[in-house]
Amino acid sequence: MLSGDIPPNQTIYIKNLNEKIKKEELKRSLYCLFSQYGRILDVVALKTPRLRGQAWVAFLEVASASNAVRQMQNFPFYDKPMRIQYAKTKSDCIAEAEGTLAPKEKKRKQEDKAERKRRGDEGQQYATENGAAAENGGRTVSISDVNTVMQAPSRHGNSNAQEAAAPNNILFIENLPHETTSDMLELLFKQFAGFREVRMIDAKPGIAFVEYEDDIQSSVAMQALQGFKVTPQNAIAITFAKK
DNA sequence: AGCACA
Repeated sequence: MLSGDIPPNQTIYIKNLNEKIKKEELKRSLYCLFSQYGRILDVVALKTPRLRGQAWVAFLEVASASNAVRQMQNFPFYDKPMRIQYAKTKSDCIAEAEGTLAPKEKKRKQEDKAERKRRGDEGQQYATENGAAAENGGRTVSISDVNTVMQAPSRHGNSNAQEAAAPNNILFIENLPHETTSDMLELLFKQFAGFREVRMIDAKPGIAFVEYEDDIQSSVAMQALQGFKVTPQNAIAITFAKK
């Protein structure tokens, strides 16, 4: 299979990421960009020598990951085409949710192994950690910082739907009250970086197009305003405009 | 190129 013979996984592994991007920004952008495919449980990115330029995005559902692998393959992200595969192993956040998270002893070994591979050898320096205090109870609840920093608004439904529009710098807005004006929408959407303009069509009330400078910025706005209630009965739905 | 959970 194209994904490199790795079986489907709720988590996708992304490489060839731009290493100049700061970790927090990277995670935030990945979250925004990928949340169109479904509920995201966690985004992991490390800047260690061995792991920079890579990230993991854990979805609630495998179907979301599958869509993401296909649709976002080679997507130019910070000027570099993303290379996406299924992750080789289950994310901790998922194992934990299933109640199957392995005790951490094993992980320490893996770390050691990686550590030794990187520089010559040794293994002594962990003596104290292995021995004592480090083993208490279990892991801390690992809802990562992305989830606390960014509250995903309740999704607009189709996490297991087949169709998922390709990213676009233009957003398609639906379910607007008919009396909405472009000035009103501008107020709402221009608070996000990269905003260019709102376009509405007289003959088609209830919808609008909002353009940003690039796909990433439009994704950020989409994520932030998804389901936003313009009125109590008008929660807007945002998708990428068709090309 | 590189598959972790700081």
